[in-house]
Amino acid sequence: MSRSLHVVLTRRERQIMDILFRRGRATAAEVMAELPGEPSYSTVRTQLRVLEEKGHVRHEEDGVRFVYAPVVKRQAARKSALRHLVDTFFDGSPEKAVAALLGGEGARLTDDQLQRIAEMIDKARKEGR
Amino acid sequence: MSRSLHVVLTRRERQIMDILFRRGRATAAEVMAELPGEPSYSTVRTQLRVLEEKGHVRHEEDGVRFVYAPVVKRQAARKSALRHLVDTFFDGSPEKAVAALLGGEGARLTDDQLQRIAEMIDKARKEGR
DNA sequence: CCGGTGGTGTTATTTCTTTCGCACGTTTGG
DNA sequence: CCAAACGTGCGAAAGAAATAACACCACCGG
Repeated sequence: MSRSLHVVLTRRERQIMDILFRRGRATAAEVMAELPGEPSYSTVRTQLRVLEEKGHVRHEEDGVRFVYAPVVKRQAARKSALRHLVDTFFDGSPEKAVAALLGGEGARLTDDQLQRIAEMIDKARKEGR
Repeated sequence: MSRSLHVVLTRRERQIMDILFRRGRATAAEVMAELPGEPSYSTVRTQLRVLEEKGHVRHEEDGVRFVYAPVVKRQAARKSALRHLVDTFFDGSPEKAVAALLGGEGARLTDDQLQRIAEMIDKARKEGR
């Protein structure tokens, strides 16, 4: 069954990582702007420092200021997240997850998008044999 | 854009909620068995009590013992989770999420499953017009 | 040159989690 | 009927997380 090696973060840490994954990279000020509860700048910087100590985040210096980014590649993180979500809510079945997405859980799909997805499936089926 | 009304839980709380969503319902002992770090029975019961106070969990009495279950329906929770995941990792595009699932992120799909998904898409496309 | 602005580094404090011990009630087997 | 086993109720100690204050440095603009 291999329960995932999912890294466990605190609430705030998860919120911050989500912001960084969504944006790719961000300054402390940008992160602060997206966090609920209007934390102080100081607070946010401390969190980022802790995340950096823990190895989840690194920073580059862009001129004088710091720009933070996740250490793990987005794709790796999302793969893990997807896996976890499928396990938790879809009985481990990606098929059910796809069904939910098609069914409008998460957002409506346009006709074009459906078209492209259909093509992806054709391709996957051909490769599969 | 409506940033999701996502409930923010602590680490342990999230772990427990995931177990409950995965299983539907569980006793304290069952939850305990699935938690990492071998917490004591007492500990787990306290967490469940706190989760209940916060309104995330309810319990029924099955004979003498308590059986816990999430208050929110699985479907509602998963919709929210899916949405959040799509926003964070797929630029808000369900199509990209589907692509990742088809591409094997999360688990391989069998030919049968692909077949059924193709049918779902046909159906969705017909309904869409 | 000098003070203000905008940034970082450090550290302290408060608050919330997380953990568990122990008392108490109830069922069950002998 | 008694005691062991099993479960809940309560409370409290130890630890982590979240928050913010303050010191300090570098770069403007006048």
